[in-house]
Formats: sequence, C-alpha cells, structure tokens
Amino acid sequence: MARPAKFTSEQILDAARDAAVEHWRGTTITHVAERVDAPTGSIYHRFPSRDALFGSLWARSIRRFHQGLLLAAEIEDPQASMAAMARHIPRYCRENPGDAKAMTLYRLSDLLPKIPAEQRAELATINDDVDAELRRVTARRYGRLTDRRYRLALLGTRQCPYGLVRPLIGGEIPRAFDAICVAATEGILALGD
Amino acid sequence: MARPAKFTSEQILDAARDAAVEHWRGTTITHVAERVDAPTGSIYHRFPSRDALFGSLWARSIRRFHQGLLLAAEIEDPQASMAAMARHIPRYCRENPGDAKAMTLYRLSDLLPKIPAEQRAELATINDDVDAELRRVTARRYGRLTDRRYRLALLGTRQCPYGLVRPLIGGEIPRAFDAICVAATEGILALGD
DNA sequence: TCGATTCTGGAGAGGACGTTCTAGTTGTCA
DNA sequence: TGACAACTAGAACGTCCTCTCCAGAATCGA
Repeated sequence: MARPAKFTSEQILDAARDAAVEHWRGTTITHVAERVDAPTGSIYHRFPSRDALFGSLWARSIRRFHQGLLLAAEIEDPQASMAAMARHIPRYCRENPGDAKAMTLYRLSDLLPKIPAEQRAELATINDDVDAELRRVTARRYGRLTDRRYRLALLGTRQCPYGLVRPLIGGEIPRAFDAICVAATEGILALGD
Repeated sequence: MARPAKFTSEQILDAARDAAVEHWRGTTITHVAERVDAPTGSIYHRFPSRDALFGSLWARSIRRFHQGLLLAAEIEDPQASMAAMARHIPRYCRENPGDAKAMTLYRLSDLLPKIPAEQRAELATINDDVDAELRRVTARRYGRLTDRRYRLALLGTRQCPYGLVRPLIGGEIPRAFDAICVAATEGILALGD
C-alpha cells in the first residue's frame, strides 16, 4: 500500500494508559503525544477525537479485565467460582495498575453519549458476556435465579471488591485485600440464601 | 461596618453543590455564578480560587457526613455501633445526594496540595475525630486493638459501604443497600476475630 | 450628610486544550 | 522511475475557563 505507520494504535493506547496513571482525567492529547514523541496531529490521524481515544483505551482495559472474570466463571463449584471472581479484582489491579487506572476513567453510561456511533455499538454490549456468565453461575449457586439474587451476585462479586480496591488503584494493593474482598463478597451473597 | 453581603459563603457553597450534581468535576465558576445569579467576580470576592471554593465545599460535606458516624460511635454495643456506621453511609447519600456528590469531588491527598495554606491546616486533621472514635469502638469490639484490626474496621465500616454506594451517588439509592452494606461489613470484620 | 469600607457588576487578559489544515515525507505498486 | 496512498509534522484557530481589575453601589459610624 503505502508508507508504514510509525505510531500504531496500540502504541498510542499504551501511551495514553501510562499518561493516565499520572494525570488521570486531566490527561491531554499533548500528554499522550509527548509519550510517543509525536505531534498531536499524528494522534488525530488515528483517533477522530479525544473521547474516541480514551474510549478505546477504556474498552481495551475492560476487555482485559473481563478475561479473568470469564476464567473464574469456568470453575465448577459456584461458591468457589464467585470467590475467584472477587479475588480477581484486587489481583488484576495489582498486576495491571495502568489498565486498572484506565478503567476508572469513565463509567459506561457517561462514555456512550460522547463517542462516535460505530464505537457506541461495540461498547453498548461490552458487559454482555460476563453478565451472562454471572447469571449462569448465580443460578447454580442458589438453585433458582431471581432478579434479586442476580443483583446481589453483581454487587458481591464485582461492585463491592471494586469499591474496596478503587482508591488504591494505580498504587500498591496489599495481598490482604484478596481475602478481604472474598469475605465481603460472601457476606453479601449469604443474603440470597 | 459597611454594605451587607448579597451572596453569603453558604449560598455560594450551596450553589456549588447543586452545580456539582449536574456537572461534577466539570463544574466551572460560571456554573456556580449562574445558580446564585451573580457575576463570576463576586464569587472570587469570597473565595480566592476555584480550588479553595470546591475545597470548602468538600470539607463541609465531609463534616456533615461525619456527624452521623460520630452518632453511630456512641452506641454501646460495638457490633451494633459498627453496623450503624455502615448503614449511615447509604442513608446519608440517599438523604443528601448533593453533599454526597460533593464528597466524591476529591480525595484528601489530591486536594491538600491545591489549596491555600490556612485551609490546608484545617483539612489535614479533618478525619481525626472519626478515626479516634473508630479506634475506640474497634478496641471494644475485639478486646484488644491491633493495627490490622483497625484497618479491617476502617475498610469494613467505611471504605466498603462507600464503594458499594459510590456509583449510585447523586441518584436514587435503594433501601436494600442498607442491609447489603451491613452484610459486607460484617463479613470483613469477622476476619479480625 | 460625608467619608470610609465592603461589596457587586462586568469586561477582558491570559492561558490551556481540542481540533483542523496543509505541506511535506516515505514507502508501495505498476 | 513515476504516480499514488498513507502517514507525519506542526503551526494555527476557536473555544472555554480561571482569575484580575476597576468603576460604581450600598451601608455604617461620626
């Protein structure tokens, strides 16, 4: 075709992630451009807008995060499966501080209206697979799936561990958090019995 | 002395709080000024900078929030006292959505370097009273106070319920969250036995 | 009533940031 | 080798926001 890219999308996303660790929501296109040693125009050659760039970064981080959740969902015993989901959250944030920080940049509902339509279609369903798996595991754990039980499972296995870990994201997350997350999760899940 | 104030500090803080519900961290001085129907210059007459204004708002919200925690700390039975602390969090956020939203504007560590020195001295000790009370209740609950137990108590009675409620702040918080917070808290606190 | 003092009102300087535009560069294919 | 496509480079534009400045208005004590 033509001239090969000097800056790939992945490189730019990596730079955006690293810049976000430092500047978080205050990260500018200039910050990102400096990290890849490019002018801002080159960033705009690949991403139509700032929101599209950071939206892509957010989506990539969420997808990477979901991988561990899907693995945990494969565990036979539903109780152990849910504990593994809870534990995955502090672990992922400990091992991938940059991606974890990127997850905190947006909430899905705030992001959707800001991004181009094509990206929106992709992001609107980003939680579907993990949600379906969680429903399946929840049904197995309680015998019968109800809406209340599903909401408890969602709060217990995701919201609660995430809320515990969130203020530490980007920095060090003590090992003790793994057990603490599981304990909180099980306290919540017991309400569904 | 002289001409009385048309816009009091409290009025301006209320306006800032209401504007923050709508615009959150994107709230500008203009947003605040529009709500009190004043020019931006009048805001700067009372607050030396944007950070000083929102820092004051944040501190006011935190202090209001702490009142309920201090009340809960007065309960005799330490187990019941800690459950009351946990429950206070969804309740406060439900009954004071604006102040709760204002609490999410900063983290103390991010705010301190931004504000004028006088304000900094005041804010640096803002958690001291609730921390002391929590230490006291923790000692009673476990018989002996250790650092690990205090950290568990902090996570259980504050961080965890706050993390659960946080994404809902500003909107409606279902009553069910009160019991869910308590269940998660007790799961965490049991680790210290 | 007169000054002193405290505040309001509003315009605008100064700066940062997202985005655009165009010229130039580098590689590919015929 | 020449035309074309994809990409880089970076200056520049428009917008928005914080903060400043100063003229004028309102109140109080003497």
